[in-house]
Amino acid sequence: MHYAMNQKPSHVAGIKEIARALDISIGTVDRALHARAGVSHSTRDRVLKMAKKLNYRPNVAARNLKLNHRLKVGVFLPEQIALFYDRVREGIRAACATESGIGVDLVFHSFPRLGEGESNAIEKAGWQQFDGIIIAPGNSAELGPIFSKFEGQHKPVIFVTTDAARLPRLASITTDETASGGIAADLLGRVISSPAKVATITGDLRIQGHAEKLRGFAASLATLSPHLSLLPAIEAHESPADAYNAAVDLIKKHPDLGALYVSTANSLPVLLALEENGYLGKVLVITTDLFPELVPFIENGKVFASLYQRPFAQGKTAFEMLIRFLATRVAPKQITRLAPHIVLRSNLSLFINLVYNDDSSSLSI
Amino acid sequence: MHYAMNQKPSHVAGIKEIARALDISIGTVDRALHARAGVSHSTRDRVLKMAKKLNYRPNVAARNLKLNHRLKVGVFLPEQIALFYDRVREGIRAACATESGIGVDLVFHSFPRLGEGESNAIEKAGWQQFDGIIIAPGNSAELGPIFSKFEGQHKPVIFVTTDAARLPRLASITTDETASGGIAADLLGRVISSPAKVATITGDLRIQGHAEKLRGFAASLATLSPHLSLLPAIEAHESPADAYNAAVDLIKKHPDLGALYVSTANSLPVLLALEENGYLGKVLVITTDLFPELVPFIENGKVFASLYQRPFAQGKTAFEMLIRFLATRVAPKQITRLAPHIVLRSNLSLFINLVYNDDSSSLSI
DNA sequence: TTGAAAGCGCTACCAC
DNA sequence: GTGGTAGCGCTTTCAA
Repeated sequence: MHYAMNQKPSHVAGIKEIARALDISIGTVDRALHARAGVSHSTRDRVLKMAKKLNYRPNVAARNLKLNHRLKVGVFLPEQIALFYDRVREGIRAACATESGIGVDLVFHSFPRLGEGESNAIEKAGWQQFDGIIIAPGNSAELGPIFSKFEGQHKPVIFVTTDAARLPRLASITTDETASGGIAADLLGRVISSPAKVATITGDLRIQGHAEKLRGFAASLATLSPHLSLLPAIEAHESPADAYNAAVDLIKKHPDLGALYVSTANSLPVLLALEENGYLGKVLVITTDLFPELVPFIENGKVFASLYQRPFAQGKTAFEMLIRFLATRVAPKQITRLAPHIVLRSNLSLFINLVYNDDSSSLSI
Repeated sequence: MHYAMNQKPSHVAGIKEIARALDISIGTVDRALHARAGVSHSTRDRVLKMAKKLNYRPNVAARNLKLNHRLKVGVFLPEQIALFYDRVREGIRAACATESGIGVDLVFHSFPRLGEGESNAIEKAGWQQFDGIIIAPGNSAELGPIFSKFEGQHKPVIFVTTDAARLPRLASITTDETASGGIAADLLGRVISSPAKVATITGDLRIQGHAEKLRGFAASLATLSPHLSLLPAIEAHESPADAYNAAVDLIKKHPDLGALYVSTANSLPVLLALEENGYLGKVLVITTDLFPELVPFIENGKVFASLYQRPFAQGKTAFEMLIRFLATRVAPKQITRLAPHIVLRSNLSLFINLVYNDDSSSLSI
């Protein structure tokens, strides 16, 4: 028994065959197909109809050869946290390497940290030169005018790793932050069955993603794990010292703390504080992202889970979208939210190798 | 403060410039670069050296235009389970659509179910015609000779969704089955803190993936969750009736059953059996994959988690690898194991929309 | 062993 | 408004 589903049996035609069929020149056919000036309405209609009839497919290779335009893509990402953003860069590079059609020039620019010096970097880089831009936008409103102008020129901007809904952009790729928070609350509620106090340590609630995670966490906790009571959120502003002190404070104030959700990558000082005070292993901890220092904590079960934001996949997706738009001018879905990966000690090895050893081919994370 | 990391400042040369630099014809340069017959050793060396010096990059568009060879890719997947394999097909189609360089003809063929009628389908489809093949290989040894011959012609075969290490193949893409099993055991052990009995229902232990999941489950249970005792594995052979009966049997024999891991997509009859006997909600259940009927069980928490095998990502990856190989003849990593997604009620929505509503652009699952 | 040249399908320019 | 044609970078054939 076998079933065939051949679906491209039909001959695909080129510009020449349309011309021959209509007994006109290929120049005219080209003008008609591309809605260029200098074609009568009637011939244009005839051409378009014939194109459909003969199943016209433009030959991308020929077009690229003729136009021979290399695309210039500017990538603007923070230096910190390097392990995270380097992985985004790797995803972009990997996607670029697979690109067989158009030639793409990648230009990487960095700025110190998220929301710090980005517009400066863009200005200095001469953003006018780029056909498209990939960027992690901070909350700085300075970016608005630049991107508005960029859009005015029909040049695409794609946001990665963090979104800024108020800024004009072609598309944004992030993990689903609301879901991240929700997963954390869901898991904690499953593992802890009796009433307990839960704390959260975040970065800065003015950053869209950080706020979303917390909203997701609170909402999920209320509906799925109502036996857990949420303490007020603590903002550590990505500062290790602040995080450490906040954690020490926390366990002093709430010695009966049951669980803790650290919603940014700034979890190491928190774990240290717990360890030094004998709370590591007693408090159920869920962290965010993955880096070498976190690995042993997951391995020995002191950190129950970490929510991995898939930097490689984000970079790869962003680049693919950008190129696709540049090639076809068809707008992609504006908002893409990747599912974060839940890293446990049982699947840790799947993610950890990739942090060091990049095979560049896969979207496995 | 801004940091620039321009990395492609160097001019890339074409065949012409090499010819001009060496004062020879472009024909000779081409022959030398491609190690074709009819070039003296000395000139070949000179050409290769100059190519490196001038940073030669072949123009893919021009090459494709000239050669104008459309690639023909054969895809052989089971009909059952349609929701799963259709999603693999979508991933393949999506990747094909992004392919801007070479023209690719996709030809889809189906056979009733995994391991049933595949070699027949391949024979009937005239496998000789394909430049490459993507297939879900059953355990039938009949495939061996075909693929050996295929390899002999330097034609690539890529396995998706299930591997068969004994068969010759260019690459295989599956989820990490060992990790899947491990995750299930890990999660169950975290949620159930006191000693309990755990059962597993699988398909057929002769299928590599099914056995691997079980091995992973057992290993993880022993090391991470030693308070859980594993009952002998039950094989349901993907038959709904068998699965139903086995589940009824199971709860009769072990009324104190604590947890259950269904390691194939055949979970519905099991859930039915549990429900009818008042065990749903009492036994902690982890299932595999995702389909509409399973959704309400996850939503209301009766199924704790389901391990999603990312069919879309598998299809997309397989196609990308195949094309990359066909274009460059560089062998990809032979074994790729994607991280399965852990689907909970808190992140269910991220996966569920994609089951029905395909945006074809993303590797979000 | 090498050179010369045709031509892949398309775009863009010039002539009518 | 339309036709004709050069040429993008490469492969390949034919001639030398």
